[in-house]
Amino acid sequence: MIRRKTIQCDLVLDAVNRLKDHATAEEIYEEIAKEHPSIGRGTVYRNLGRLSEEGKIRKVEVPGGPDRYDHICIEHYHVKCQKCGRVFDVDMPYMPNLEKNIKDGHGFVFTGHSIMFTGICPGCRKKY
Amino acid sequence: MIRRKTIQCDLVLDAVNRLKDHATAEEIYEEIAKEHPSIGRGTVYRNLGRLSEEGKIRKVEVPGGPDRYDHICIEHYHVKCQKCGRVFDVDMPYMPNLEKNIKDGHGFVFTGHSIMFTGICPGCRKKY
DNA sequence: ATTCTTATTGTGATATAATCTCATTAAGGA
DNA sequence: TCCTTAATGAGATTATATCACAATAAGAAT
Repeated sequence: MIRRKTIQCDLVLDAVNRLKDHATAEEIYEEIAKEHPSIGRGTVYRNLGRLSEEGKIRKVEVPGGPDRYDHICIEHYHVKCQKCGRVFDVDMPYMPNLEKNIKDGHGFVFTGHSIMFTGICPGCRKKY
Repeated sequence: MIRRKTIQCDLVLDAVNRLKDHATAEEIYEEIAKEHPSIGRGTVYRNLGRLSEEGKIRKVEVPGGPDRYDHICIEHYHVKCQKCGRVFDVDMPYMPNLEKNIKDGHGFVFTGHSIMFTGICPGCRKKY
């Protein structure tokens, strides 16, 4: 199945790159809809999925929150602010061999890991 | 606000302890409903929340899946099977000082972390 | 440039997880 | 036994995400 180039797909990619800090699908939809109100939510979701598969953006699944989309595609870790729910990058080297520390896999085949730190972001720290 | 003892709350705690392996709220509801069909889903959710707050069970937020509830309350790590979505314990020491490896917190106050490994469980490995 | 095929879109329905509302029930103190 | 009010059960509602399908449009063929 040949993948066609569409302006909607470009708009989604542009929005992720522009919004940078781990926008949700809804935020991306609203960003695009400001200029192109006729775009559909389904189209945004679909293209976010496709762009993630193609490796042009990176889906960040957040425990206890909606998925977010990152313009940085190399593996890295994130912090989630427990007050506002926003997600930020963490300045910590990626540990590709973390799975090696597992003593007994009990027959599991390990394929990767994700780390989500929790904390309070500078903005929320002031408020509360 | 005084917390009252109810049979429903006991049923939820018992079900989590009985089901052990990180059941979802729905699974816990169904387990209880087998014997007590009149229990409401809302009640199960409410008591799961309260028991987590009280530290009697532990809520495990799973990226890309429903929350799960663990009868083991000490901090530890989990693997999620990418085929069946089930969650298992991982035999790896907890790293209480992982946050210390963060070079620059950018004003963040870190309060903890969770690690979710991904992989394929023994059961699914056979099937696929 | 025109036609044709079909991938993609926009709309709206549906699924899933979780929370909320509220009248009713029942826990537990008086 | 009565009284107060926390907790329940039923059902509505919210949030996130996916799906179905007729209409549109990308891009190859003519």
